[in-house]
This record gives sequence, structure tokens and C-alpha cells, in this order.
Amino acid sequence: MELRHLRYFIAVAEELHFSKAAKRLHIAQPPLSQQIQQLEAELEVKLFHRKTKQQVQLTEAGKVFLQETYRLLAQLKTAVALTQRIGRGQTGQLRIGFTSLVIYDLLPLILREFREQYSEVELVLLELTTSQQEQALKDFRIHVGFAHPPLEDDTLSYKCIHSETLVVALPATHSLTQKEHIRVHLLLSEPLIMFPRYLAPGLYDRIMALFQQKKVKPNITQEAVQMQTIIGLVSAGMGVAIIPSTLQNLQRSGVVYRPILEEVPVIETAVIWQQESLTPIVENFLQFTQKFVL
Amino acid sequence: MELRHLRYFIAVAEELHFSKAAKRLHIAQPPLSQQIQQLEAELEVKLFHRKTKQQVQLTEAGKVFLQETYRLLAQLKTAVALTQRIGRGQTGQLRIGFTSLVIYDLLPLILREFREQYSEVELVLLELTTSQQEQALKDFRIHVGFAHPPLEDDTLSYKCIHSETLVVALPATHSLTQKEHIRVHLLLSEPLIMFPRYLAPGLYDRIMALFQQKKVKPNITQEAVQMQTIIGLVSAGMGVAIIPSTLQNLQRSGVVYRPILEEVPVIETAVIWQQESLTPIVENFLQFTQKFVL
DNA sequence: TAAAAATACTCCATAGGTATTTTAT
DNA sequence: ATAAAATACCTATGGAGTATTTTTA
Repeated sequence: MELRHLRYFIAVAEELHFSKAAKRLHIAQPPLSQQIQQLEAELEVKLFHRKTKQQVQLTEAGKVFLQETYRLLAQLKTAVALTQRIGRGQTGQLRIGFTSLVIYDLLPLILREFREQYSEVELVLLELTTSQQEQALKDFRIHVGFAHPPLEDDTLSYKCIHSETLVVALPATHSLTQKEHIRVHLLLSEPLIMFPRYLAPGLYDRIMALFQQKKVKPNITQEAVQMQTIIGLVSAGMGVAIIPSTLQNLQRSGVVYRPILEEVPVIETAVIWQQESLTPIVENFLQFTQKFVL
Repeated sequence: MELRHLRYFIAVAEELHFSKAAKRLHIAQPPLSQQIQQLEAELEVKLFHRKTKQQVQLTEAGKVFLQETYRLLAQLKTAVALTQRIGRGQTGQLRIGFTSLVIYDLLPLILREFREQYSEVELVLLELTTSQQEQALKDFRIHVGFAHPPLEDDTLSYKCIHSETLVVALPATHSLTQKEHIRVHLLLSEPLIMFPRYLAPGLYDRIMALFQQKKVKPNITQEAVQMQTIIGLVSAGMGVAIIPSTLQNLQRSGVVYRPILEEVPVIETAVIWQQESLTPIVENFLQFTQKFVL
């Protein structure tokens, strides 16, 4: 049995007239009669009453088979549509890794717009450090990540979509706010508020490196897991902080941001993925993120 | 798209190896590759990863399509099975008309056994007189009937499956029980218990005819709708009754049955049906009733 | 080098066409 | 006499086979 038999059967069952059905199917009448006979032979069931050659009528079995055939072809249609949507990356699941840094600006922006365009794609978000994301990609636990170069694993693909610098966050009342630019060594005497190193080892080390160029150690008095908490502590006059510049978007009264005078490392954000397991959905997402490259 | 494509797709998806799948399908490998390519072209979706020619892998879309295809083919299978059961008269509905006479012996016997053999056939029973059954057949309200010839409509088919005679039911205390056979004219002086004529006009008229041969009228004192009630009234000594002989099976203390001496009309029971609307289920039923012809 | 899928071609089975017959209105 | 399905026979598309190439492990 082939779908052809089912399609032809529907035509005859609806027209109750072989010649008209044949016309509708753009074939001649004899082959249609043959195909229906084949179908009946394979089913070992008469689908049409053919007492006379003039009046074609469905048998009880034929009526039931017609309903079943409708359902079957409708399901085939939806199955094909579903498969196509998946094949085009319009539906399915997308697992995204991200660092704590992108959570404040870039990621919400991208996801909001992506959601609009690909409303059927289920997004699963996992906060992971850069190196955790690399491992998660290799384990297929995530499809893409937002991380910060350099990567340890050079088999992964990545594309920078954003870069920023470091700035100093000062309490508004602090005397250093008088200056337009801050020299790092001026911060040595200040209590420094940081995040735990495990949260973003790369960023942490680069901030530390600023001081180690001068062969001195900063005076870390507080650690906070959330960037918002760090800014809050600064606002409260508990100390100063060195943070990526996008975090200036966390406008908070009592906090003033100042650029650093010295050469400062660039903090890059990149989408990372595995080229070998590029699914349509990931492809769409990667293409989508391009819109957000400055 | 044809079912062939789906069947081939399943083979490749399960084997993840074109050559092995081709072997399983008893075709050569190249045509299998072609058919899968056709399928992918029609869907406009890649179902298999074919980065290398060695490792065949399902894409996400392919995985979903595989599940859908399983469901589709399973449904086709059950649809075919259902259609075949209906085509063979093994399932469906059978609407049966019957007169009050057959309810006491013949019908329960037939239905009990029919149910066992055709457990999936839903039986719908309608108590109708012979002429009501004839009309119901023409209106397709019933498929078969158990009725009593002669029929008014000679376009209907019928087959006698049972015939019986009339007997007299007497109270056990009655003096006529002394006789082995009863003459009808002896009943004239007795109170006669009958059923309303509309219940079985043919039978009623034939009982009356017994008396009218003698140009006399019986003395009908009671009417009861149920045969069981008539026998009950006889048992209570309220009068005598003339009844079809199978009703002797209603054994009841205080009632004695006696044959009638005179020539008495034969009461026939026939299955009746419309030859033009013979469905497999009716055919099976008719054949089945043949086992009950004495 | 071996193994597997893809390509190129060849062939024939069968879907579909044409002509005709059968049958019922 | 007309109309419709079935039958008989023919044609040709395309499914399947064979030989070969390509590609990767």
C-alpha cells in the first residue's frame, strides 16, 4: 500500500464517481479503477458497493476507512510541518550558557528580541563561567554560550560580539571623584570590593594584574556574589570597586564611575559554540546575535 | 511522498547505516540513498547528518520525524485492521427487530451464542410486530428481523427457521385436563385469556379463525400484554388460553398444556432482511441463524 | 587500504494512458 | 442512446539494479 492509494481512495469516496475523481486527480479513469482495486485486494475488503456500474457507494468498512484515512493524512501533514519547523530552527529547545557579566545588559537584550522572532523556541538558561561553558558545550549540555576569551579549548568556535573596558566605582562622597581619570595606584589605600574569584576567574585575575604591574597588592575588604551588591556596598561608602564598564548601566545614587588612566585590559564577550554540532536552531541564533555586534 | 519513503526512512534511522538498511529492505544501497534524498528534498529538511560518509546520524528534525513516522505507520496498521474487521462483519452494530413471540425461546438462544462468536458486534434490539419490522427494514432502522410470515412486502427476503403449532393452556384443576386432546368448541364456554391484537395481529387473527370456522365467537374475558402474565392468569384459574407451543417452556405449576385436536395453523418464525443492503455483519448473522433451523 | 555513501548509467516493473467492452439508465 | 465502470493492451516514468567514484577512518 502507498499513500497514492489513500489519496485516490479519498477522491473516489468524496466524488462517489470514478470518472470525476480521476479528473480531479489529473489521471485517466481506468488507472484509478485499478488502484482502487489494488487497495481493496490488499485490504481484502470491499470499500465501495458496485452493484451497478452507475452508482458508486461506500460500504460500512469504506466509511470507516475514509475517516481513518482523513486522520492519517492530516497527521502526516502536521508531522511534516513539525519536522520542517524543527529543521528550520523555528521550534525546539536552545540551551544557553552565560556568565554573570552578560546578565546585566547584553543577554536580556538579545533574548527579548530572539523570543519575539522565534516564539516557539524554548530557551533554557544556565549561568556558567567561561571554562564551565566550554566543558558544557563538549558535553552537549548547552548549545551556545556567552563567555569571555581567551578560550582554553581551541576546537570551539567563537565570535566576539561586544568588548568593554574596566572602570572604577566610587562612593559619590569620595575625594577621588574630583578627578576625571583614576590612576590605579591611588586605589591601593582604598578598601576594594570584589567578587569571589570562582565566579569569573579571568576577569578577577585581570583586575588583580592591574595592581601586580606595580608589584603591590590591593586591599580587598569585601566580597559579594552579585554585581548589584558590590555597587550597593560602594554606594554605602564601604569601599571602591573595579568593574566592567557596561555595569555603569546599574545607575545607583551615591555611586560615581570614573575611567582608569592606565592601559587597561579589554573585556570581550563572545558567543561560543561547537561547529560540528551546528543545528538549525543554533545557526539561527548565531546569525541573530550578529545584529548586536557594535 | 509515498509510504515507501517512510518505511525506508525508518530502516535507515534504525540501522544508521544505508547498506545494512538496504539489505534489511531487500533492495540495493543506491536506490535507498536516492529515496532518502527524495524525501529530504520534499521535506526541505535534512533528516540525517552526513558530514562523513561513514557515520550516519539523525538530525533533531530526523528524530522527531522518526517518532511521527512510527505513530503514522502504527495508525495505518490499526486503521487497516479496523476496516478489515468491519469488512468481515466482526465488528460494528447490528440492529435486530423481533416479535414478542421469539423473546421467550428462540431469540435468547441465538443471541447468546452469536455474542460469544462475535463479541465485538454491538447488538441493538427492537421489539416490533411483523409489519413494523418490514417497514423498519425499508427505512434501514433495523438490519434483520425475526418475524412471522406471511409478509406483506414481497421485495424482502426471508428464511423460516422455526415453526410451531398452537396449544391450549389449562388450569391444572380444570376438568378438560382429563383429555389428551382438546376440541376447540369445548373452549367456547370457557373464559379465554388473550393478548391485545396490536401485539401480534397475525397470531391473534389465526387464533380467532379457529373459532370462526365454527361460526362462533370466543368469550374473551381478559387481555394481558405479557405471555407470562397470560400463563399466570391461567394458573390462577381465571380462564384458558391458546398459545404457540414453544411457550410451553414457560413451566409454571398449576398450568397444563394440551394439544388441539383439530387442524391448527402453523406459526412460522423467519429471519427477514433486505437482500440489497446485505452487509458482511448481516451476512454473518444470517449464516449463523442457519444453525438454529430444526 | 577498506568500507561506506554518493554518482552515473541501465533496465524493467508498473503507474498511467488509449481503445474497447460491458452494463445499466 | 448515453453514461459510467471494467477490461485489455500499450507506453513511459521512475524505482531498483550494476558499476564506479568519492571520501574517510
